[in-house]
Amino acid sequence: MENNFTSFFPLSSSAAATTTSLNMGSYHGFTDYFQAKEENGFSGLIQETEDHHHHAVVGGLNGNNTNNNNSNLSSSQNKSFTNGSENEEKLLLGTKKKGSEKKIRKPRYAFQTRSQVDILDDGYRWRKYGQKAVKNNKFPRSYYRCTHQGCNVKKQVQRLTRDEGIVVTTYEGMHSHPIEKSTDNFEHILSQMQIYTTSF
DNA sequence: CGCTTTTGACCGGCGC
DNA sequence: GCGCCGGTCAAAAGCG
Repeated sequence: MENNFTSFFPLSSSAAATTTSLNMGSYHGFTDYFQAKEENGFSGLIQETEDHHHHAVVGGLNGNNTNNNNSNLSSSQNKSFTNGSENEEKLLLGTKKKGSEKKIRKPRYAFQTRSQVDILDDGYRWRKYGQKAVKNNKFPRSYYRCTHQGCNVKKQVQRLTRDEGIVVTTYEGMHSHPIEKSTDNFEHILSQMQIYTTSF
């Protein structure tokens, strides 16, 4: 696990993102590394809202969706995450709507990056908590969780068999605490991404 | 020593 | 109900 990502992903050094207007169109670094997938007419950013076969109010179209994220975060902070974060997850998955809460699933934001390393350093500290083999994929998928106390942001990283040079990183949730490394604020980028995805 | 990674077990949802 | 599948747990190993 070397981290020579700097050459591929100049974001983490001070050079690239100092201005951070990050308009996806005007940010050169990203547009270079994003790969357009015409599979679903989609280029780089994917939003998943886990709504299996019910009416998929993806929430991306409404613009109200940002509120959902915030409420998720605030509710997640009540739980201690070291031992028993699973209750919260089960709540979110929503077996029974016990009176007040309806089933709200955290939206996930995925993007693809051309990189030789799997771990893209976004300035947060992550602890790996699982790795699974994916069917029809020869590379495993790794599951990470933010190590900040009370922060339940997760991400998973997966390399595509199709194109070995592409790494798909999926973020779930948003950080509600400052970044711990001296990287430029990737949180800005994440929030910008969310704005973009929710407005589509 | 305290942290992270590893890795099989486990668990809930879903399709059959 | 059973088995698959995606996701998580947790004990042990690894590493600075």
